[in-house]
Amino acid sequence: MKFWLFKSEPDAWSWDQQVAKGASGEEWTGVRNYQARNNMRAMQVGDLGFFYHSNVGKEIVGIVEVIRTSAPDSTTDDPRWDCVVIKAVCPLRHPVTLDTCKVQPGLEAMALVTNTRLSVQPVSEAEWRIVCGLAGLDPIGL
DNA sequence: GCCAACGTTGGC
DNA sequence: GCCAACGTTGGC
Repeated sequence: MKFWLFKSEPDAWSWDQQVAKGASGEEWTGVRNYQARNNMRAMQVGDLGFFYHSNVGKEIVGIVEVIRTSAPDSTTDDPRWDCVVIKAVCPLRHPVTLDTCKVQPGLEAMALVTNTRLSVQPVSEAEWRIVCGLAGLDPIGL
């Protein structure tokens, strides 16, 4: 079981849209970056992730679960790109903003803070625990 | 809307 | 294989 973070501009794909997809989830299409793709290739069914709203909101708003391992991205014919399928698990009771993460002890090395342009990133177990705490949730998956 | 950071492309 | 040009992301 590993932890991840998925970024999306809410204008393009929001948490509410993700929730509306229900248990069938949604393909995380459109990633055209090797590092982000490699992170998706490393995912297993059952892995959990944060859902982050970039640009608008700049906050972690929900938790998602990987329900299919990486497979060809249906939005391109380019065989280099593939993606997982994720479903919404639950919203955060309190969204956790980027600003909060920046000043929160223990999150200094979080990719969200140090690697702003990476759209799919790993989250350590310690980071997962801290963010869940800030969100007002019992740590899920631990 | 600007721009810094950074990833990718392609000429050489 | 280097690096300049270019494109994109995402914070501000």
